Amino acid sequence: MLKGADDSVMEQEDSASRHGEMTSWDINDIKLPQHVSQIDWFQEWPDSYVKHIYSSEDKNAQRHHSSWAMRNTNNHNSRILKKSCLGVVVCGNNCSTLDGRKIYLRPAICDKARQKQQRKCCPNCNGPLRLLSCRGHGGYPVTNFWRHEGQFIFFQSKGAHDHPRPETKLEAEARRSIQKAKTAFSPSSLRLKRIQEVESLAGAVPTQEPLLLPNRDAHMPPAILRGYLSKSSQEPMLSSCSGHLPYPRTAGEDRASREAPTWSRSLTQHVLPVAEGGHDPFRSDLGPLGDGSCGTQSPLAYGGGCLCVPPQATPQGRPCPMASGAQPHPQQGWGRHQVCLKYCNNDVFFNLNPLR
DNA sequence: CCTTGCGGGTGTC
DNA sequence: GACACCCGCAAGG
Repeated sequence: MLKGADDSVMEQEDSASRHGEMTSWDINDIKLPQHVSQIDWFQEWPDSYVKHIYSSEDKNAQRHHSSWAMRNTNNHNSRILKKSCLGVVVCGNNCSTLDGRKIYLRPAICDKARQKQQRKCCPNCNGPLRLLSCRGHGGYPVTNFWRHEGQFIFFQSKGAHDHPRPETKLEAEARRSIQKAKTAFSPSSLRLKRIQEVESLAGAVPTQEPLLLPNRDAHMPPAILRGYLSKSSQEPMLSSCSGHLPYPRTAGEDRASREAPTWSRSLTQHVLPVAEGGHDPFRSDLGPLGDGSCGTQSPLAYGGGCLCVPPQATPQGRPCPMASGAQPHPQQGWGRHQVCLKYCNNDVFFNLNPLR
């Protein structure tokens, strides 16, 4: 199936590869190369028909990470893990942010969570969300295969993503967390709590009215985000930052990055000015809260607008403090990589924190 | 609550 | 048989 397409892309791959072992194998081969002269640095956005050999020490490879939203697919082969792409969640209104960026949310991996996600509204315009399915592999989703063999982890991708990049896991998680924190500690909810307390004392039944209060003076208690910051910054994450690092062996691999603006740059450019302009970064421009499920999105609107909009990255995006000078090596790169990610994460959340 | 991995099962080609 | 996909379960964060 799709052998023709495979073959044509394989030619590109061959020309791009500097090492024979990179393309002389297939993930389904009974025996995979045992002598690998050079292993690859982890690829966060693998695209097209590429193969990589990672070190079995590579934490990202161990976890079968990808910044594409990949879900597990049962191929009834316990030796080869197969994953298929879920595409990207876009705004049904095709809205753009003020600076012209589109909404590209990360589809939830879990089916139920994804259905729930699609019932929510665009964080930018409150319009309906739409799942843009991946059909980059002969009309089917792009598939990724992982196979652990000795000291190596073999990776093979089949198909070229025919959709924009979703936000990364880090971005999606940050957005969710900020939304939760915002929802829990917005003046509206605090006010609701107070009103409920007062009314319960008075024997009255609380109404939904507090939910309709404008969110203009929304204010994030420092502890909330700082707590999240400290927690997040301690985790080695698969941040978009990692995609900016200079990998030793990534020739011709990152097709999608060509069309991609730098999200990290846009994070600083879009979040910082807002935060520093004396406005509340979490202020909702979308009107009052409380209009059902969409209303609960409103606290997210600002963070979502900032976080979800610039998911695409160029390898030359704003470098991490470590990335500009560091040349991570596959065998020892994770540690240094992790340090960089810590900086990046701090950077990301630092910029998100209105009260720093 | 969500992600991730596993595996049984079904339908199509 | 290969492949895509549905479902539920379990572990873990």
